[in-house]
Amino acid sequence: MSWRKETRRAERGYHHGNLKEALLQAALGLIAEKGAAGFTFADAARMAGVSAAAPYRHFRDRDELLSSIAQRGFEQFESRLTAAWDDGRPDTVTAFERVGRAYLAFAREEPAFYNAMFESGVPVDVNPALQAASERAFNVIRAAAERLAALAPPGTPRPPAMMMALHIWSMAHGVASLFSRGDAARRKLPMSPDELLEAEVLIYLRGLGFPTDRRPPAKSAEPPPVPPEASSGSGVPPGGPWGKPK
Amino acid sequence: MSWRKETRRAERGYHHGNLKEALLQAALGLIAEKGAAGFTFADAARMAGVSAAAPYRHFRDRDELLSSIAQRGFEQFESRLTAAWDDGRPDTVTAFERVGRAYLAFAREEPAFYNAMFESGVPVDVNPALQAASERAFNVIRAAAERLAALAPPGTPRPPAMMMALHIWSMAHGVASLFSRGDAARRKLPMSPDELLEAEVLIYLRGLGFPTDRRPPAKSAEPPPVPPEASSGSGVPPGGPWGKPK
DNA sequence: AGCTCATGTGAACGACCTTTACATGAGCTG
DNA sequence: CAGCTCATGTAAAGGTCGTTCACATGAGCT
Repeated sequence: MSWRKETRRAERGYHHGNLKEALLQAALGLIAEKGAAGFTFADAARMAGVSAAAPYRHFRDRDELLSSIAQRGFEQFESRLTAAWDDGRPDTVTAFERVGRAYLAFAREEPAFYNAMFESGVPVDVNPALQAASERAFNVIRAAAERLAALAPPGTPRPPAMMMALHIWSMAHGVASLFSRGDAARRKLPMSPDELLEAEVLIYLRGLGFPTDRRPPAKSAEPPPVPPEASSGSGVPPGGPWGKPK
Repeated sequence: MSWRKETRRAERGYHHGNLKEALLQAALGLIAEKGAAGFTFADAARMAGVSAAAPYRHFRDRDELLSSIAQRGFEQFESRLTAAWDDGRPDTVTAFERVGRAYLAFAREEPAFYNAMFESGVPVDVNPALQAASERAFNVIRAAAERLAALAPPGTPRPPAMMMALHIWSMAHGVASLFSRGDAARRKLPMSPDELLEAEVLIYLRGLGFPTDRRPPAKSAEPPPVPPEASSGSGVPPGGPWGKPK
């Protein structure tokens, strides 16, 4: 039966070859299925075809694996938010809303990452690399808020960009975790999570005095400076940000 | 020390006397300490001074205990939100913001309940009693939003109350879970979670056209159904909801 | 006093996390 | 190519948990 050994060897010998990566992938799948709480180290090992002790050669413990996944998640998150922001094209408000949708899309499409990042109880501030990745992701929102704040309509006080970024983040996270994932998604809602968040952000921006009527595609480089009376409601699409005709 | 034994016996003999309640209290403490994920059934039993099998006389399994705690949490939550709302006194906007603060206060002061309710992975829709309790709590926010929507300034479209309620909920939950609890609270912020949420809600309400500061109230032919408070620009310091002078 | 049933106990099972001692073999060195 | 070394795997074992089951206890009723 030595051929058998040879064959197995070709597939995966005594040494796995890429166990670390295999474990991360397995864990990702398991978390997506059963949540970070339900995921077990032993299952990941089984899925990778190794003994239960093998993972300890690559991760100090179960938490470190989770932490690695969270970090990877923040990196992908940053990348997607950056792409959505697209440096503020075609105009700042449009791009800003696209970032919001990208946030929700990530939460929906990458439940395992999102779970590990925000719902697994992994302490972000304990691992410097993780914390840095988390901050880089947040900085995308922050930078976008910065650009938006700079466009504050004349006559109104300029809102602190950091505050705006935190507000947007909390809205997106709130909608994502309450309505857009897992069991929470089963709640009966009058509108989709995307629409809900979009309306929320638009109303918020209007509250800051930004023009939120984007119906005519902007021809100039930036949305036209706010008309003097902008805050009197001239920028409101008919019916408001909600009640969009399907 | 035999009196001690006698006393203990009087307190708890072979039969505990009030094990169910003792387990709930023990679990509450453990969850506050280590989170719902870290809480163990065995620990709760130990803390109540009974064997590991005893809890099964009162709860089908660990999840049912968690679920019970979540339900109790929603009941207390509802009660606190109701008290904060105080039927909209002294005016709708003020009361509405008080509800927001009560939300955060609950998340901060009752981390165990909040954890069980929103972060433990307990499926709300599986248990009818739990779902009902959850809905009653949400209905407080919803009712408040209803009243607020009725005050929509004349001339602007009236926002759907349900949507407003969902928006407010998502803001409160987002701020609470990102900045106000556990490790998340360690993030460095330019302002406290309470201030952050208050500003967020105020900006949002302004986006809906509610008078939250210096903006002159638009007069119209149709007087609001609910008396004078609509046009009283109370609550917000000049310069916007942020930039509060300490 | 005796019965009954809710409530608690102890033992046992399987799953998991983690550590420890040992096995294997990939890659370097001579 | 032989031999060494060390990263990477395994098996076994200890501890904790969740859960079940047969059995013990005693509170309350008749």
